[in-house]
Formats: sequence, structure tokens, C-alpha cells
Amino acid sequence: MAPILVDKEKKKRDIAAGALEAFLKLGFARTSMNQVAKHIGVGKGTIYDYFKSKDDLVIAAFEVAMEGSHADNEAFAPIMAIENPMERLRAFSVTVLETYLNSRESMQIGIIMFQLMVEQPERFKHLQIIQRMFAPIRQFFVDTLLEGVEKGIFRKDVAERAEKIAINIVAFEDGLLLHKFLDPDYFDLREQVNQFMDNLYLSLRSETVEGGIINWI
Amino acid sequence: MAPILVDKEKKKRDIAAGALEAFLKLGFARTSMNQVAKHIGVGKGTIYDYFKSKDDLVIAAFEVAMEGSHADNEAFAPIMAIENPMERLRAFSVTVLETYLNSRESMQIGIIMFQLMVEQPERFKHLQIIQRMFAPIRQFFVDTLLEGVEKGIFRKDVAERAEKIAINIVAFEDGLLLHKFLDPDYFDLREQVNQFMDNLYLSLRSETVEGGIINWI
DNA sequence: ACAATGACCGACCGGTTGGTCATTTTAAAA
DNA sequence: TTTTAAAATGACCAACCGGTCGGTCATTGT
Repeated sequence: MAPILVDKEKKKRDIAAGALEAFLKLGFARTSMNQVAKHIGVGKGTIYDYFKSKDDLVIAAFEVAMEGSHADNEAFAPIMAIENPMERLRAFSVTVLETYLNSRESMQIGIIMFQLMVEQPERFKHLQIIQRMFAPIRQFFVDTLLEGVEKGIFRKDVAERAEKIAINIVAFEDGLLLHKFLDPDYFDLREQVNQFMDNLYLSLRSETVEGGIINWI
Repeated sequence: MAPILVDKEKKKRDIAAGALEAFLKLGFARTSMNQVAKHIGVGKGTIYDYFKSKDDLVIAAFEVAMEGSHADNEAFAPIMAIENPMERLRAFSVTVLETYLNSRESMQIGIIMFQLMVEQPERFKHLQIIQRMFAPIRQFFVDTLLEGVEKGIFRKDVAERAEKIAINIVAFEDGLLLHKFLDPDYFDLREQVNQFMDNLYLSLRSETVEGGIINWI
């Protein structure tokens, strides 16, 4: 009366995870369902027992990837321990960028996401993938900025502008990452980040800092 | 002994230009050679008399697009006329971003380029498309920065850092453009650019500016 | 032993693709 | 007008695509 009972949820997840690996090799459009099935080691028909289309599959695969990236937060524990908010901002930025740059997989996920976003925006809009992806990062920056204000390191009005500042930081980082990807030898990533952070600090720091009073126009 | 003698170079260019239009409608992968041929108003076989593969064609099409973008420089004439280097930087950035954002075609070109860069990097590396694409923009920033130093508006040491500053500006702009594309309603483009430029100005401006002396640490 | 059931599969389908090539069209040369 | 060869063509092709489906298999309760 009862044959093998598989954990359907787990299997679905396994297939999605395997499909992610497959898509990461050549990208979504250039990876056929036959290739995906072969990579996972499962019949193509089986995949269609769990997903109703290739699009469904890639979205599930992408969600697996997003969950995976959350686990990374532990890797940033030492950075969160940095006392000085400005130094924490700097260290976080450098670390995030270098982590992405050194992980072909992370880059590929970003690229696939971008491609899908371009090719079928309607499918992605309602999933709020973009928001889920960047919200935690922006939140980190906002929190750190507010902490800096509390500690008297940053100007008070930074508190009001915190989110807009965070948006600019994230935009800069992704842009730098993009250019580094497009032309890896053109500049030194760390150097550019430090320059950006130096500039940022000028606009953030409290009027009273060690070294003297600064007249802001 | 000699029938129609076509200007092969011109025809090749015409086909590439027509193919560009076709690809811009639905993207590279989703546009078949039959569609391209029909769009141009030419037999599919003819295309293969001039290009040996679809990949060849899209690269040629892309080069046509790059040449076209140079002509745009005229649109920036009023910006070049702005006297104050800092205001020129600001106006240029805003205009470039809004131009791209409002031009589906420009965005599509960027997207197609990015996809090809990802899918067949080896074909693109030696074409130095990235360098040719960004060099003029970076050069504008470098020139304007140097001019600002000459006019005494920017600090003298900006001259040495000019290229690195330019890299950061371009990175920021492309990152902002990317995020605006991914999530159009999240922030106001112009506001973010202005904030960035305000910060930039803090780090660029000469020590003697109207309003008082500033102590740089 | 056997019936029942869900998991699993790969041959198969209609459709589309990038690419080919035998044929026709064209207009200058004879 | 006839000849000629480059230029243009679209019917055609093998390969492949995403997706379906009838059927096999392993495991269980009876």
C-alpha cells in the first residue's frame, strides 16, 4: 500500500541545488534540461515531476543560492567586532568585494540573476529578489552609520541621511565590482575602496575630531 | 566579365547595423537569424556570405553600436561649456545617467555587451571593447579634474590622483545605474548623484575657498 | 505471493535553431 | 543579344530545444 516515501521537499531542494550548479557552468540559456538532468544524475522526467518548467527550476535554484549567501554572515563576525564604525564600514566593504571577486560562483549567480532580470522581468518583480538581496547589506550600513552618530564620530545630520548614504555606498561597491570584473587589471580594488572611504569619512565625520576644528561651509 | 560590384565593406556594415536593430528588440539569444534576415530585408544566406556565424554578426553589430555612441558627444556640448569644473562634473554625471536610463536602446546595448562578455569572454578580450568604451568617459573626468586644479578650485594633489578619482566616479555611476535598473522606484537618481558629488567636492576642493579656511587633518 | 502505489525514467514529440547550398537573379562585358 | 560570374536567395537540414507520457521499478501492506 505504500512504496518508497521520499521527502519531496528535500528532493525538490536537492534538484534545485543541483540545477544551480549546472546553470553556473554555462549560464541559464546555454544549459539544456538534458544537461541539468545529467549533471544531477536524475532523469529529465523526474525534474518535471518536481518543477513545471525550466523557469520554475531556475527561480528555485536562485532561491537556494540566496539562502546560501545568508550563511556567510558568520564569515563577517570578525568585522562586526570592529569597534570604530568607520573602520568597520571600510573593512566590510573591502571584504565583501574581495569575497565576491574571488568566488566565481558568487559572480555567476549575480550574472544569472541579472540575465533573468533582463529576459523575464515580470517573473522577478513580484519575488522581490532584489530587495531581499540588498536590504541586509544596506541595513548594515545604516546601522553602522547610526552607531557612528551615537558615538559622536559622525555628524548628527548623518542620521537623517543614513539610508541615502547607504544606497550610494552599495551602488559604488557594485559598480566597482562590475568594472573589476570587466577589466581586472585596470585598477587595484582595495586602493579604490580606500579612496572612496576616505572621501566618505570627510563628509561623515563630526566637526570635532582629533586634529582640530573644521569649518564646514 | 564583371557583374554587379557591391561595396562589400559597406554592405557588411549595413547588415551589421540592421542586425543591431534586430537584436535590440528582444536581445541576442531570443532573436533568430531568420528574424534578423527578415528585419534587414535580406536573405538569410546573404548574411552568411558576410559573416560566418551568429556570434560574428553580433560582435560586428556591437562595434557599430560603439561607433554610434561616439557621435553622441555633440549632445554634451552644452555641458562642456560649463565654466566651473565641479559643476561640469556634476552635470555630466547626471546627464549621462539620465540619458542611459531613458534610452531603452542604450540599456539594451549595455546588457547585450555584458551577456556576451560573460558568455564568451575570450572573443571580447582582444577587442578591448571595455577599454574603448570607458576610456573617453574617464578621460573627460581626468581632464576636468586637472582643469579644476589649474583654476585653483581643486587641491593640487588632486592632479596626481586624478585617474583614480575618475575610476571611482565611473564605478559609482555604473553601480547607481545598475541599481536604478534593478529597482527603479527605490531611490531618486539625481538626488543620489548630487549627494555623491557633494562628498566628492569636499575631498577635492582647494584649502582656500569662499567661506573660510579648512583644516585638513 | 501479490497487489498497490509513488518514484523514476528516457524515448519521443512538435517546434525551432544556426547553418548550407543548389538555384536564380542581376547587370556589366562581349 | 548573349555570355558570364558575382550576388542573392530561401528551401532544406541535422541537431537540439523544452516538455510529455506510458511504462518500469522498488517497496510496502495484506
